[in-house]
Amino acid sequence: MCNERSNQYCGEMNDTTLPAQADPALGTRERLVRTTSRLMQRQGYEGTGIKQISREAGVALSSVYHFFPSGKQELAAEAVRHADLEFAGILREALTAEADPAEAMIACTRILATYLRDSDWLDGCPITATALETSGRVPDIHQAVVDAFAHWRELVAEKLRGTGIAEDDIPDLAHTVINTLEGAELAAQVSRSEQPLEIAGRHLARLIDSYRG
Amino acid sequence: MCNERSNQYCGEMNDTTLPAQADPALGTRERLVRTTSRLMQRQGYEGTGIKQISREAGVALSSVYHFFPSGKQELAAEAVRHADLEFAGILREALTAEADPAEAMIACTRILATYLRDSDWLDGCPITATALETSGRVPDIHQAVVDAFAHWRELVAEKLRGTGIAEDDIPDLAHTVINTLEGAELAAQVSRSEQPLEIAGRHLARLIDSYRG
DNA sequence: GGTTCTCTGTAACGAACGTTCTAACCAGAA
DNA sequence: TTCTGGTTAGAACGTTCGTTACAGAGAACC
Repeated sequence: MCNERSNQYCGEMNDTTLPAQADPALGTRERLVRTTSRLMQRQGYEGTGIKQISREAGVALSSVYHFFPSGKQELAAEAVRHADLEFAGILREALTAEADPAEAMIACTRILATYLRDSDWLDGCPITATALETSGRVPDIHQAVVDAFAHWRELVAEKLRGTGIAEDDIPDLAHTVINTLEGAELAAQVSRSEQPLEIAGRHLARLIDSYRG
Repeated sequence: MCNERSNQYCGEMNDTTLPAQADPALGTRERLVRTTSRLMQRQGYEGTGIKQISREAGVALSSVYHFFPSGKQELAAEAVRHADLEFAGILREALTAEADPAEAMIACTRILATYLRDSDWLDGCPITATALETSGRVPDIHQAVVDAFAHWRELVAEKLRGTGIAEDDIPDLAHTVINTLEGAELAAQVSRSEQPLEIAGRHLARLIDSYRG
């Protein structure tokens, strides 16, 4: 594979330096989950190998199958659940930064843009790539993805409650907020620019304001 | 790989029946590109193998390297360009279905929802999975993805011109329209429901109307 | 000291990966 | 007919894939 024809590909594809190198103070199992989550964020499910995970986590290959007896799918599903919680933390922090819900949208897009830029436009949504590759084909992972999206929508819905928006409009707005953030983050990653996220923040703020009584 | 532990995975992962089986009337090269595009739409770049492509296209493996001497990356980049044009056709058709730009948004989401449902929620945006896996790592494919997104945004921008929206607002609106469609399609695919797209249509229509003078 | 249980180091399995090579095939032109 | 150019069939290359097996390290408990 790594011959003269595909050298640039191999050279760039696997020599990724993880932003947070696996912390040896963490438990072995936890280190595996975090490393898997970070690798799948960048390379997707099919692009991330078990051996690469064990290598970068500093964990023996046999240990992977000790902690996750049914193999890659089980580890990947756990990694998606970890990413769910981690991203929820970022989202919650951004949403509470501003009291006004419309202002909070702009804070969200700013935080996501900062994470993206700081990772040289590599760390977008941690589960999108995995979600697409496994959608409808690997039930355990698919379910973890469904749960994560529902979780994030609920965080947005909570923020919108009690701000003058009719209760009936809130679930739909939460849907569009998460989906637009998702799409804008993808566009920002591909275009290596904060612009799509900045635009999305402004438009989401305007949309939310238009629903306030 | 296909042992008792991962049987469900293998069973569902590669026995996909393509919606449009490779048309033998097409040229060999064209058949390769279309098959690659369809497979990468569902399985992503890393999840799609050259041998699977040649098998499903009914083309000799050696022919792949005859038509695409630099291998998988070249074929994948061409497949992204093909998907660009194909999706642009769908988008153009949807946008011209309604004269009013806000109504056209709803027509767009309806058409995308129909395509999704008819493929049992497997055929979402044809390039998103590939875009994420290769973003910033495989320059040729990355460029094709950037071009495709720009192309689709321009189609939306054209639709918005001359409808009472200030020229300065149009590029930003086109960004958010494409990005929201992208995110909503992902959500619809994962949740196996038209609801996210239906909601996105309504909210995009409202957003656009709010910009009309 | 022994016993038990958890975890790891090492090696190997068959299969699939992307790629390369060469001998043939088969049209149309000479 | 022979030649030629584009296309293919088939086998093989070395590497990586996910997974399995097993012996041994290491601490904890009796």
